[in-house]
Amino acid sequence: MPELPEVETIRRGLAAQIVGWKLHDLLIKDGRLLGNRSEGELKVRIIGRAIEAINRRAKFLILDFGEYSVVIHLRMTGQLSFEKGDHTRLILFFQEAKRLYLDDQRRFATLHLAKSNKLTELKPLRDLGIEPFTKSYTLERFLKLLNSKQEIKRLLLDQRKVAGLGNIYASEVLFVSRIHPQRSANGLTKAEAEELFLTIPEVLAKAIENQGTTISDYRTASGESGQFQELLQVYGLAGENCKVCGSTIEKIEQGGRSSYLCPQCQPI
DNA sequence: AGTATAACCTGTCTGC
DNA sequence: TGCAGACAGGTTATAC
Repeated sequence: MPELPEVETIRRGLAAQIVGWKLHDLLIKDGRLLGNRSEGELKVRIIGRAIEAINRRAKFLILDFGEYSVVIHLRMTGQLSFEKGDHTRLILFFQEAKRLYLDDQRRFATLHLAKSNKLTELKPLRDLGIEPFTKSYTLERFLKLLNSKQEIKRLLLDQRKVAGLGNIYASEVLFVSRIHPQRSANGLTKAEAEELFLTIPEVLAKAIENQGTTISDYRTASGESGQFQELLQVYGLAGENCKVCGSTIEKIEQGGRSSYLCPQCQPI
């Protein structure tokens, strides 16, 4: 479900309230959530500690409890919210009866525990690629990542290259950059590659401004829908007219996943 | 090493 | 109404 803009929106919504809250207890309702440590160790490490910060790396949320941090990936249908949902997998009980719920219909979400000063060694985080909006995101590094004959859309979904894009924003970014999703990454011109480099953070920033894209499940920490779905230009719009040129938007399949494009604006 | 497929789950929607 | 099949915002183990 959530891509970088949705996770960032959830992060901001949580951080505005939860920093400083002391954890009194936690309840794991679905053990499959735990990726690397037992419920017992998790409790020992974070109960009694206060949240010092909420951070994000790619699509991962990082709850900083001081010496230890909890790293959560919401995958397709995970929700982290002050409102209880219908598929609760974890409840964090804070001071003054405050609660944070992790709900996840499809049960793909994961939770890892790591020492805060060794987060970059944690397996899910170790191999992530460059992070948009940080100083690691440079044109020089981006151009190196494109040195592959792989289709550009599939490359953009590879979290080891650029971290944070998912199926919605990969299609949107390629539309804005006027690049066909089936083009080879190493076949892009220098100008196209630079355009793509600039467009990625532009589209993501605009989505964050609009609190992300709600297709069905995604909600902010306070339970609200995003608004960027109203600004999508191609994703989910097969058969509709391109807002730029009027051509009919197409849906194709790449690696078992849907891609959307305007054949006129994004010639092969 | 890069790349394709299956797998992990549950729910919703579509067409017969 | 019922039911089979397709599809869904993500990643990863496994097989080439």
